[in-house]
Amino acid sequence: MEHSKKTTIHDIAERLNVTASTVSRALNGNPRISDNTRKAVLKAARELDYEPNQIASALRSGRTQLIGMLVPTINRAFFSSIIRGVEEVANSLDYRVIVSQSNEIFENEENAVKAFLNARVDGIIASIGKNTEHFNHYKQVLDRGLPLVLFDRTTPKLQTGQVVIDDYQGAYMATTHLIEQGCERIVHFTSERKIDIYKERYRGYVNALQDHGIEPNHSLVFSGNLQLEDGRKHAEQLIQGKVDFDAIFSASDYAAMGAMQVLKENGLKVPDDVALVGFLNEPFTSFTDPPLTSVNQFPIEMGQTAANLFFNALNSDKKKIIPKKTVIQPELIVRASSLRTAP
Amino acid sequence: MEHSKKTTIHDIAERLNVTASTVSRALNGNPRISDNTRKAVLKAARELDYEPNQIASALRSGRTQLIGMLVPTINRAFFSSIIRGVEEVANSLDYRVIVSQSNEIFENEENAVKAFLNARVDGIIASIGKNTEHFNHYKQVLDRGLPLVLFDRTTPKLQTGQVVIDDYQGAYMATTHLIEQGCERIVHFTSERKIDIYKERYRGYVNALQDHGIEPNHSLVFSGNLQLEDGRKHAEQLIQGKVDFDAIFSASDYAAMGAMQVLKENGLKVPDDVALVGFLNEPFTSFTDPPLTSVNQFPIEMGQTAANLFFNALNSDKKKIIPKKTVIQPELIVRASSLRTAP
DNA sequence: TTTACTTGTGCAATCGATTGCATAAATAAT
DNA sequence: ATTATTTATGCAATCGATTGCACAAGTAAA
Repeated sequence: MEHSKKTTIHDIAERLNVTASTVSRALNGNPRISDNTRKAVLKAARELDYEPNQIASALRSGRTQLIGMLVPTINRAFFSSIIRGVEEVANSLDYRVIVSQSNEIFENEENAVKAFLNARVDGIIASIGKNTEHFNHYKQVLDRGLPLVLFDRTTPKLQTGQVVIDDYQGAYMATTHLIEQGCERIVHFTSERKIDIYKERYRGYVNALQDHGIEPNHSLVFSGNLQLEDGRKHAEQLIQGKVDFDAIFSASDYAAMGAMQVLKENGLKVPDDVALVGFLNEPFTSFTDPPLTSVNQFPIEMGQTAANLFFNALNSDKKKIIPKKTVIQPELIVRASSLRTAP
Repeated sequence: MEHSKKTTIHDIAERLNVTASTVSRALNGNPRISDNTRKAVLKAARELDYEPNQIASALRSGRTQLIGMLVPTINRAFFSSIIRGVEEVANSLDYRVIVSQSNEIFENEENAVKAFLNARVDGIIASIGKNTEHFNHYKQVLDRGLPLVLFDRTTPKLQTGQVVIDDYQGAYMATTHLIEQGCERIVHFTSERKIDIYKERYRGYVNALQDHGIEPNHSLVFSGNLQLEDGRKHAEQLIQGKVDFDAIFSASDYAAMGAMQVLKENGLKVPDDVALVGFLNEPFTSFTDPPLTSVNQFPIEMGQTAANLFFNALNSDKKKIIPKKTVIQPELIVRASSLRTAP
């Protein structure tokens, strides 16, 4: 079978003895078209199996119905869930999402943004890379008048919409929970990197201690990369150094997991000897033994929020995003790793 | 600052006193353009900060440099890893990937494919939904002469490129491994659904048993949805029914996990009393206690393979995919849940 | 020197839809 | 009955790049 040529508005126009303008207006619900004509157009469109060519429409109208979405890593639960949230909102509004990943490499990030602009996306939703220090590529987006929304990893250097979770609050809740479980010497795993989110978590940890009359102890804070191995190392140091501690609040589930392994290997009971709380609520946290208490960041909701912010900006007159920061409240998910039966 | 109008090939043409055709040809490396002109064009393009408008190019040339990618669920490790694989290959060739999810709902799947076609993607890479039984939407893709590649969930009803893993082989390896660990009464968790992949895994299980002189036992096979809860239920039945068994090979990591929980709750030791093997190598499998042996499907490689198949088809004369099925060999990742120290 | 290619550009149509402006017909206002 | 307004549609330019065909100038072959 030959590939039958796609029908265009001209085919419809010809059949009805009207012009393409009329057909276009009828299809787009322009009120200046009579009811009769509109019905006839819609009927013909159906009969001829008409499907609009979005490329042609985009060229003329300047709207592609495409959103460029940039994440550091696609296949990490947190980010893929955010993509999911964005995708749901976007698709319901007949927008499509182009996904690219930077792999935390600055050059990739620049290229992806440039590619998005060449593809003439209607705007961009992005999480900036760990190593990103200049923001010219993002400024270009704003200079073109395109909506830009940043999530999770944001920067005050760009005047644009941002969505983050309240890391401070999450850490505060986690630490308070441990205190309420009777813990008094609470270790904290944090990151060496100077990213806001870890500073905020540290701040939440410190403040929660102080608010409950516990003096923060510098020797209980461990800084590393927050991977599984880092957690193991920290835990080994704690044990070998015979440090007196009864809980760990880790800014990452992976590091918490590493610590859990080492603790168990050394015959320490979780949570009775050491209570454990992680951060991010990775999918694996409910499958560890004991299941790991963690802080849920609501990534799907975060994606939805980012998308809503995006569409608000898109539909506003100025097409300029109000540089508002939306802060999502996290939730402490208490599991067995921090639940002491008897105080 | 005003949004400076984007420069077009006409601006370059004007500055150099040539026509837009010449500029277009120069930029596209057409050999009929003299070296001098080409250099002048490239220089002017750089100076004027020219960026091609892909929409205009797409309208005229019919090539959008976009791939539509359809998955059941974006935020599942297996699928997001496949997306990652596709994205890497696509981006390196200056293609972008539009991602949509069907959530296993047939209507969503149809709509997504239709949206892809309206966006005039150059082709589609998809995994079909569990409940999909008609394939007209995919046939339309083929009728238009667009490349279509299916991965993981495929169908023989479509004459097109497919990428799957060798489920039979994965199951055969898993079962053989258990037998080699000294297990003789091996339970199998499978799915009620009539999807090929589960039938293949079942077949691999049965054949491995037979090849080692063990008679398959119908009462050791449990059928369900393969979720965590199903695994728990099956394990409870096994224990309450006082069934004699010494291993479980589950067609899903989640069900294996559920079983592990119940076994431990009932004082049974993994792997000594019951050895355990899952399937899919979910990220959590290395974090369970004991870590869960599983079958790696190489999802990133699967995505890369799908993308390569796609581009082969795209670049072939006929633009018709050779309806070839690429089968990826899985790998058994042995962890503690199935490793018996003494036979 | 004449004829035949080759090389490098230009012309103008085209991809398919959108949209500002003009206009004919129908209706309302005076 | 005349003028003003509304309604419905057409005209033609436009978005920006691509491409088949034409053609002038230069080079090679006869």
